[in-house]
Amino acid sequence: MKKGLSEICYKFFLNLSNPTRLAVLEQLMNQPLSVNELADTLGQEQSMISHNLKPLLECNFVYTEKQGKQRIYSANKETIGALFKAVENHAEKFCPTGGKCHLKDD
Amino acid sequence: MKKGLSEICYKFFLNLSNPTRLAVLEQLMNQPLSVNELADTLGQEQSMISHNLKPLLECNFVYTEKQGKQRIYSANKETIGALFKAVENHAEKFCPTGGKCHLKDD
DNA sequence: TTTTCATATGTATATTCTTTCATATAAAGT
DNA sequence: ACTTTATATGAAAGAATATACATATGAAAA
Repeated sequence: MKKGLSEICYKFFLNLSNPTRLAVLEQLMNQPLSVNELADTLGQEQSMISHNLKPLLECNFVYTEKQGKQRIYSANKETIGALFKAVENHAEKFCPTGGKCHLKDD
Repeated sequence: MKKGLSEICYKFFLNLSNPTRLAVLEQLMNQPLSVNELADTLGQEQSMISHNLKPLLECNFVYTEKQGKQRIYSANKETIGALFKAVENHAEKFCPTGGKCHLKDD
């Protein structure tokens, strides 16, 4: 890890620090989905999904592939899997609230 | 990974999505430091360091220990190490710009 | 070539974060 | 008790983000 990391790649984490994008990634870890499938599954507007897919794509957290009119998105399982595993491990061992990161329960 | 992750723990990543906090974590991965030592090393105001240490502490990304008047902070190496490793790996394999995450070079 | 379906983009607003400056607390020494 | 040093907290201004709605692009079918 060179010293520039903090300045250069904080956007890596910024990209992940959004409930919509995390929800998209969670879904795509299960299976590839089109934009509208994601929108339906998550109960969000299509434009919102598209807006949020863009940064994920730019950082190569997801891949996309044309299929007729549709665009099928899939997750970069290596990176996202490692990150989710790190979160899980941290939640288990270090989150006093059992993984809820001091947010109010709901 | 339960399905609630995206809603509940996006703050995990939010916490990391800031250059100051990442710089603090980088320093603390090398050795424990006091608030003023961090401020000096990073060339930032003490109050800014304190403000940014707070969320890191709340998520147990760092630990603290009183030592006289000082407060010595150290990193949760298990979690932060795993995350930095994931970033490094991603940068090497998936960042077209060689780890610069499509930010302008400088 | 028109229509339809799927996705992307533009823009404005509301919200959230970051930072700075000022001040408060807290601990140790005098 | 008072002073000094170390750290934390409060508040306000500015910057960055998220979201919603409208619209544009693009691809296939009719």
